[in-house]
Amino acid sequence: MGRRKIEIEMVKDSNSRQVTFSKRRTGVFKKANELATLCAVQIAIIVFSPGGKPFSFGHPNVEFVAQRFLNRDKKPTVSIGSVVDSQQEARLEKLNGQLSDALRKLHYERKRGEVLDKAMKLKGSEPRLIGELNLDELQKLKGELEELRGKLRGSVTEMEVSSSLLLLSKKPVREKHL
Amino acid sequence: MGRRKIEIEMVKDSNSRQVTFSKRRTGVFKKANELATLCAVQIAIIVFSPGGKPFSFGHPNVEFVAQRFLNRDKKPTVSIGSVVDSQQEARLEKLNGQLSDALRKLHYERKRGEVLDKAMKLKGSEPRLIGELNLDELQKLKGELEELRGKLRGSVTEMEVSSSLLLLSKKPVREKHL
DNA sequence: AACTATTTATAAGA
DNA sequence: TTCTTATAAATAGTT
Repeated sequence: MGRRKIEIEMVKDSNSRQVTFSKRRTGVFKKANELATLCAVQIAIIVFSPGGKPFSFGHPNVEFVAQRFLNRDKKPTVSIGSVVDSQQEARLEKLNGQLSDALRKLHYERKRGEVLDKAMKLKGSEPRLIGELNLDELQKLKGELEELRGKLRGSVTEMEVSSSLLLLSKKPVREKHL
Repeated sequence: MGRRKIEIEMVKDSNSRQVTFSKRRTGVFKKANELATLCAVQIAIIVFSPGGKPFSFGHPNVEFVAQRFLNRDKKPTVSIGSVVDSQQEARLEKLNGQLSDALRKLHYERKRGEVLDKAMKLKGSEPRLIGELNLDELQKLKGELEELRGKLRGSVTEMEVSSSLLLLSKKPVREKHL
């Protein structure tokens, strides 16, 4: 795609090959990012340069996607191996679980930091006009949030609460003009 | 690249999103194949469709590249066990490293969150429950929810949004007095 | 799945 | 490496 059409075969000159690699790696990562954004999907790319240096792109991150992929069809292990084998297998699974959990929490904390940052910045600025919202809607919203807060105090898991909140965010706010 | 320019944000209609995913997944994989061929490099791509189905491309194959990447900085393992043992051992070490890394970052982010929390409290009044909010405060809360709803339509993943919402539900709301 | 009007990626060149 | 630009390739909307 450029001044001339080229054959898709190894670029012989090593300098040109490195240049081509840099340009096209950028292109592939950009396309991957667009795919992840447009379709709200998880994607991971790992590529080694001609010099052997690793480059990667991941949404939300390479490790998370790779774990999901590598563990996708893990069956209950019926082991014919040694005791050590199955012990290691168990440790592996446990670690995988811990890692996923830690990554999830890390994501949560980072987002939390972002929101706090934003809230901090808003402090000094002038009050925004946030849009027309009448009293009925406000009270309804308030009720929904209180309900969710109640669930938070109960035994509902974080995941369940998150799902509820996600649902709430998608629910259209009823418009009632004054 | 088509009849019209589009914004890179989540395609709202789920059918269109699936179509876009299929087209662009093909495109990304094709680009990856060209990169691997032109530059004689190893590359792996893992992507989950909107429906959660895994797709992958790898040169020479996904597992090989993933292993190379995940083990890229592992130490030589002195093993007295079988080949399987040492492979598992290697993964175990790698996972341990990743877990430590994730936990370290997690602690950092949590500390950061604490600091921001304190800064927030110094600036305003005491945190209150949502049930105690006044009209202005509710309006602000609505704005935040709508902002999050906007992100949902954008590139933020479901997990990120859920996290944000969970946080928001817990976050004390403060308002500038009019 | 195919068709194209457009947009985007990129091969050469600077 | 970064930028420019002519051209090839990808793709959004449509059929």
